[in-house]
Amino acid sequence: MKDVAALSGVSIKSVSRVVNNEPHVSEDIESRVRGAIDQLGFHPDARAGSLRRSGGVKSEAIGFVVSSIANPFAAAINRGVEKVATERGMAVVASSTDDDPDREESAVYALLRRRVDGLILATVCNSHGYLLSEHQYGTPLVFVGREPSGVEADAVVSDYAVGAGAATKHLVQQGHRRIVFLGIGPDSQSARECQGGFRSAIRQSGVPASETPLITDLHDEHDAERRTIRLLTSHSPPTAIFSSQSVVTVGALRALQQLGLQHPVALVGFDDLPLADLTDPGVTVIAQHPYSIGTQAATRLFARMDGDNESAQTVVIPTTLIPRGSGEIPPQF
Amino acid sequence: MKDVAALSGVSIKSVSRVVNNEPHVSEDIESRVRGAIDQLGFHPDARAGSLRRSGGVKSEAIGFVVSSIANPFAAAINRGVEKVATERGMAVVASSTDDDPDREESAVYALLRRRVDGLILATVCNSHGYLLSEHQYGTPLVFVGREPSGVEADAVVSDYAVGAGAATKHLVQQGHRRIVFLGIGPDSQSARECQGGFRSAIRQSGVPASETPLITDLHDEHDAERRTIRLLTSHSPPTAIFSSQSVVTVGALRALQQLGLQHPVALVGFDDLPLADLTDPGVTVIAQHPYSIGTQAATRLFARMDGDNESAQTVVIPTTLIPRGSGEIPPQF
DNA sequence: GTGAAAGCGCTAACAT
DNA sequence: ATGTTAGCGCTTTCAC
Repeated sequence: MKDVAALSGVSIKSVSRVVNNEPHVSEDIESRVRGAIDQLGFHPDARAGSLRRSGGVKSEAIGFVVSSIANPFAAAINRGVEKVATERGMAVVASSTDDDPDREESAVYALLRRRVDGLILATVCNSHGYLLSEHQYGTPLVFVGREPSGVEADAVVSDYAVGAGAATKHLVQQGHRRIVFLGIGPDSQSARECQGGFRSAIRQSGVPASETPLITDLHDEHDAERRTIRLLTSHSPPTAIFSSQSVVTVGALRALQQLGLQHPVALVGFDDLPLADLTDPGVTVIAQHPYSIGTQAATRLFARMDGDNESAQTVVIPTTLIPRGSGEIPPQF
Repeated sequence: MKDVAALSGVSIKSVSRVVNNEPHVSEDIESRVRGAIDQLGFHPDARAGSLRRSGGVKSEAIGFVVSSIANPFAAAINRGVEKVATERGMAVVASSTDDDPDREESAVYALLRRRVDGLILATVCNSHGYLLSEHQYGTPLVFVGREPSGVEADAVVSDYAVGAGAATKHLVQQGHRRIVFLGIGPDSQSARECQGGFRSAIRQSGVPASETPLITDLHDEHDAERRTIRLLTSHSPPTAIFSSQSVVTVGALRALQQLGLQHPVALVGFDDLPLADLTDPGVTVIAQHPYSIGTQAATRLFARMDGDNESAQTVVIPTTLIPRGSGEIPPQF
């Protein structure tokens, strides 16, 4: 900037005025400065600007902490966040943690050192205590996919209970009674709410709970596959499956295909799957809307940054039932 | 930092030394400073540090410019980049452009204002001229998925030609002769190389070119579907399809399912698809390795940042043929 | 081993 | 309409 000032023969402050489109600049100076800027290939230093601008407390960037940025669901949230951030000229710095609490903490600290103006957290870790002081100190926080524990902050979540309920009622409507609930452990808010939605839909349908086992301790996709096979080959197999996570849905799909039972046994999964309409049959799902979750989370964050001091609120994004075939199979045995 | 110094009764410089783990600090001061840091919840300001540290030219961050961060392929690259960057304590700032050249340019300028130490570009836009001056000025550049035009810079790409050749030979080995090439337009480096790989494999196999039509101007998934249907219902339909982009593969899959021809007609797609093993039949693909592409691109970038002055080089990442069924179908008519 | 002073690139506040 | 000065939070340089 000093160089630009020297080249155009004006003060450094005039260059600053031109760069920031401030008023009270003569045409003459403006054009000379712009000429020098082009000639030198000058770009103003956003860090130095933000350092001075607000006592060093703003960086025009927000942080996004997530299990893995490569997860399509997380990537869609990221895109939503980015969209809203870009509209405000803000950058998004994303950090993957692989659900390792230590890495989550160090990622957050790294972002804090960069003085991000706010933090969006899409993690499953349980201890957010370390965030407390930062949050009180003024860094806005928005949680995504779960409500925070140990901190009072905004959250944006899918309507797990209603979604799981809709899936369950859908299966009951096809005539199913022996519906199994498949979920991954350990306990999390979304898992609990899915179970709650399932249970209350079952209760409302008058189906005895004894016919609807809940398996809530699955470990991963392979475990889901194994357990599904065991269930389907038992003496009283379910006629329908509700899977509450996409990993589990994929495992269940594999199990059904392996046993050749994909046509007689119904399946509805929570969370959409790519190419789910190209399998045979297509997979009926309760779709979440990760892009909306991202835009809403960012909107909430910016509201806080703009001084919203209301007490913490949770935005609930509705889900959508997408019938594709697997959920519309009537009971066969 | 001033506050920490005041609280612990030492100079601001001593705090700086402790924070940066510099030597020549007494145990006494170190512990007093660390106590004050904890008490105040102090985090050093990375921007201010980097501003002074190297004359303001380094930010400990790199930029990643991409069509859309929500694209699973791009997200996997991003993850690879992030992994290598995190190992060096660098942040990754990603920017989606939706393949709009204007947005690409403004995204790059926004990153330059943040003084990113380097740029990884995974875009399809053709004019990189605007990057020339920046690159000459010293900002390292690495292109991903394509080699640059108008700038001399490193690139990391998949082995399109060899991959397409492998797919083609695979189909020829099953006995196919009437193999159609399906590709998206407009022209791009990867598209051209895929075509080249296909053509030379056909030539080597002794199949007359007249039996292997090349369709290279598809517009999108729906267009691919429409054109595939037209091909398969023509008087001399292909017995096998090679699709050179995942969008096209999905369109072709839809067409095959719609016509009920997924079992008699063979299909190999370039680029892997999620859940491609759960369709019926599974989709045989030439898989790219986006995570490796990301790590290699970041490695190249850091090498340049560390002073590597060799002339621009292109890293070629091999592809992998994954047989899943659709590519192993022999010709039926 | 410790600290004071200068300055990174920029902008706020106050001249002129 | 333009320029000067001080200082954002930190590190560098150099003195003690």
